[in-house]
Amino acid sequence: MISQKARYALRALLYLASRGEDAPVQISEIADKERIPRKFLEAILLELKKTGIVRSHRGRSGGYSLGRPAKDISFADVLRVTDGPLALSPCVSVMAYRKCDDCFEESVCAIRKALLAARDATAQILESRNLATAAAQLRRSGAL
Amino acid sequence: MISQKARYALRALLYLASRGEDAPVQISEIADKERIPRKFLEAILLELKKTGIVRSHRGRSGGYSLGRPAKDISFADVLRVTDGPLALSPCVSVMAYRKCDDCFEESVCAIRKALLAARDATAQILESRNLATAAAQLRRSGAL
DNA sequence: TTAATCCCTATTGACTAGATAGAGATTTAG
DNA sequence: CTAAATCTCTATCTAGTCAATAGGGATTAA
Repeated sequence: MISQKARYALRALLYLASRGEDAPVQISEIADKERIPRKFLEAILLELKKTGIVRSHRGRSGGYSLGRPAKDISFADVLRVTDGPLALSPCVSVMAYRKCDDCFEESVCAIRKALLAARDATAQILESRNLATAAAQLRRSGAL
Repeated sequence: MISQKARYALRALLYLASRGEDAPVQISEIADKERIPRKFLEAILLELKKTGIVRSHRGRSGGYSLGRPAKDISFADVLRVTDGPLALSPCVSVMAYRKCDDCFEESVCAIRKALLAARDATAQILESRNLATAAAQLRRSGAL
């Protein structure tokens, strides 16, 4: 299951993506419209900023905007920031590989083989879905 | 990431599957060979028993054996017991559907559409891998 | 220079993961 | 019959994480 943080992050980013390329948007506006606790959202956006997914503009009339084109921000990108690796086991993570603590012999592990296949399948999907495709779906559904 | 409990469960079940169909195996033997904390394993096997994945035999010379043929116990079956639904969101879980707490309108949710595709991909993999295929891999690798 | 914004650190409460302890119930070997 | 070996159950503990909140400090536009 993804965390609440991930949900909020995705909703906030979709809000930014749907609102077009104009001026930066304030935290409070996003929080209001998407019903996200303001202070929590602050922390989330800060993290997203560190990885370049959003950009911030400080001072009066500041706010947040996407750090790169919506089509270049995938669901996988976002989930990796909020929830860590997509993989079901450290030993099959591509972005954050680590040997399992109690692993006998990785090359022979039957559990690993299955989890590796699962990771590839999930990553394939989540890397192909991005903010642009998602925003387009919303527009098509008349949810905007 | 899967839990430690899931890891232990899979290892214990693979041990049972690899050991063939003979007499029940004692918790202590599994714990020793697989280096799993004995008491923890006890609790895990108890849960697996409630769902029919293993069967227990009480009393002296008792122990545990698989509850059905190894080929009918998938990785998905096991993970659902130890870690809950495979889905990344309750609203895309097939076995344990639940509306998201703060969902505006499910039919229009762009996040849901992506998570649904991810779930289907993961489930497809994890339901096709079972204890028999995994044990066969082990044998082939000479890990037995 | 003031007011609106983002930035940072700390803290809280609830919950869960992982592990352990100790006694109870059941069955079989002798 | 009885003793020993097993599974069964309930309770507990510690450390860590999740979600949220608080209260200022730094920055910049009007």
